Formats: sequence, C-alpha cells, structure tokens
Amino acid sequence: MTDTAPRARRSDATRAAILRAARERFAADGYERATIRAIAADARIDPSMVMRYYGSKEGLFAAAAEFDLRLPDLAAVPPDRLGETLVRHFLARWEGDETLAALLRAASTNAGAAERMRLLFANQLATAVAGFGTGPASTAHRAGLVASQILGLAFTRYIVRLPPVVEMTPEDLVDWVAPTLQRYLTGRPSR
Amino acid sequence: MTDTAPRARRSDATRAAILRAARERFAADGYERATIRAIAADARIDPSMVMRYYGSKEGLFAAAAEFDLRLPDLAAVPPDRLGETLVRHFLARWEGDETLAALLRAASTNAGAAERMRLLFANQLATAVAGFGTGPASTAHRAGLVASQILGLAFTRYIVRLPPVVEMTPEDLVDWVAPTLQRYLTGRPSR
DNA sequence: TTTCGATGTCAACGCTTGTTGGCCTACAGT
DNA sequence: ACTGTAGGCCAACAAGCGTTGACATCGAAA
Repeated sequence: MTDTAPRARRSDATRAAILRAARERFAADGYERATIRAIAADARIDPSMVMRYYGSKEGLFAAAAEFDLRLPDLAAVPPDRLGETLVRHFLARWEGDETLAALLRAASTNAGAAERMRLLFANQLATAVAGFGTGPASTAHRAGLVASQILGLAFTRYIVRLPPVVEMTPEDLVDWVAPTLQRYLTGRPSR
Repeated sequence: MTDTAPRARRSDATRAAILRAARERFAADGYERATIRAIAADARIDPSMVMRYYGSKEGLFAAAAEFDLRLPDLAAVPPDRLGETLVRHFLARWEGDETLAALLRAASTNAGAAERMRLLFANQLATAVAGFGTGPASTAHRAGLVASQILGLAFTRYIVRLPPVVEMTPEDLVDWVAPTLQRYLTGRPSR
C-alpha cells in the first residue's frame, strides 16, 4: 500500500532532474525570475517537458516546494532545552536543503507560496509546539512568535545576507537565539 | 542652502504621484510583478513619463525605496527600556509608511533592493545601537540579531501574514518582543 | 516484426514587459 | 502676439515569457 506506482517509469530521472533544477532556481531567483526555460536548460531537457510533467509553472513550484520540517518530538526533549533544540534543528535543515530558501524567497511575491508557508507553520510548527506554555498567551501565538524569529533569522542570513548575521557561526546563533525561542515557548511576556 | 531647487516645477505633482503609486505597487506586488504600466496607470499618466523622470525601473525603485528609519536617540532612553522603545518605534514606522514593506518584499528577489536593505541596517540601525553591550559579542552582531527579529516580525506580519502574528495587537507584540531585543542589545548569550 | 504508448524535440502562438522616439499641447518670457 | 521649452501622450520596438500542438524516436508488448 506504500507504493501506488509499483514499477519505476523511465521518466523518473527526468522528473527528478527538473525538480532539482527548479528548487535551485526558485531558491536563487524567486518565483517570477526563475523561468521555465532556465529550469529546463539546467535539467537539459525541453521546456515543454516541464509542462507535460507538472502542468504549469504553479504546478512545478507546488511540487518543488513540498517540504517536511522534520521537527523532532519535542515532548522527548528536556523542557529547558526546547529553544536550543529548535534553533539547531532549523539551522541544520536550512543549510542542508534549499527547498526552504526557495519557499521563503517565493513567499514574498507569490500568493500561492505565501499560502504554503502559512500551511507549513500551521500544520507542522504549531502542532509540534502544541501544549507548551500556559497563561494568557495561546499556543498559536507562541508558535507565531517562534516563526517570526526563525524566519527572520533565515531572511537575514540566507536571503538579504546581512553581513553580521552571515558571519556568526551556527553555535553563536544557537547561544543567542535559543533563549528567545525558549521564552516564546515556555515564558511569559513582560508586564 | 536648504532648497537647491528654489522654484517648484510644474511637474513636481506628477513626480510625487508616480512615487506614491510606485511605493504602493512595490509594497503590494514586489519588484518584478509591479509593472511600470500599472504604476503609471495608478498615477494617471503615461508609462513613458516614468522613464523620463526616473530613467528606468531600477531608478524608480531606488527613488521609491529611499527611506529613513527615524530612529530616536537611544542614548536618551532609559537603558532598560531600549527593547521596548525599538519595537514600538518599528511597529509604528511600519504601519505608517509602506516604503519599508516595499523594500522588504523587493529584497527577496531583487539584488539592488537587498543591497539597499543591507545599507539601511548598516548605516542606520548599526550606528544607532553602536556602543551598547559589552563582552564577546561585537556591536555589529548585536545589531544583526536585532535586525533578524525585527525583520522576521515584519515578514510574518506584513508579508506572509501568519494569522497568529497578524492577530496580536501591537501591545502584545511589544510585551513579547521587547525582552528579546533588550537581551540582544545589552545581554549575554547563553553558555 | 509490427505496433503503440511513452519520451522527447521543434517551432510557433499570443501576450506582457521595459524602453524609445516622434508628435502634440500648454504656458512662461519676450 | 510670438516663440521656445517643458510636460504629456501615442505607437511601436525587441525581447522574453508561459504555453501549445505537431512531429520524431525509442522500447517493450503483441
């Protein structure tokens, strides 16, 4: 039941090459400047193949932006190390897979990409941190605050490339940002 | 000496209308989807006028993205209220002027806009917070961390519009985010 | 060996884009 | 009243875009 398409088609390699090239281009150029022609050239096939396999540019992006945050089970983490765990995980996930960068860049100008970003954080981050924290702030608000810091870090480090943020080592970033996330998850606001 | 162009030209109103329309479009659509034709239509003039007055689309954007953060003199702020002051100021600045949103959206896909964003934070934010904090972290790093949280807040609230971040009131945001900035400016990292 | 669907190429379509140059019009200086 | 210039519009350009359909080729089933 796990594989609905039992035998591999001969075109699977082509499909994969298209996806790989698409992720690269979307991550580097954003949605509108990443052209189907350029993606096809990278994958060494004709632009019309992209249309055949993915229907449209939107369809290609939807396939290329499929992403799993792979968040660990936070219930198994010592409660006072939640922030550290999250920063470390996101940094690793970001540097190892350019899909998130593609989604981030595209979300600025493409409505569909922004919607995907919202779903990603609602379905994966918000549910992962559900149950943490008490008091006046809802779990959703805590997840939103975490998202604001995580995405801001990614935006300044990988998109705008602010020099001081780029220069900091992952360990520096963990040391500084972990307490922020920790407080957003388990702390209280001032006043 | 304050006004180098003593008498107002008759075209100044048109120039201003173009700039206003450009800021709106760049903020709403980003750099590539905001077309000169659409901007000209909003300003009720011919597209060729945009070229005459601003030379090119890049030139128009450069003029439209001119921005002053208008940061207050932080030396005059009680040292333990730096974070609160900054969050409040940025929130007000953001909601009152769409230029920053235009710059933020465009910075994701346009190299020139990203460069402008870097200059903005280097020249205005980094210099405003210069001198705060001691210890192993340089002032530039502290400014970069502040930028990551401020831009992340703007990105999630005004660009991606993550529901929990949009729903929070400005006062809620101040209460939660102020301690973060306070620590980035005057605190120490964990470990 | 023939057949037929899957795989891939080619050329073109209709459209939009930034940009340009020519032309008309109104108004300020004489 | 005349004239020069600044302000504005119109039409068109070359280029690039996503997308389409017709045609070639390969590989496996018959």
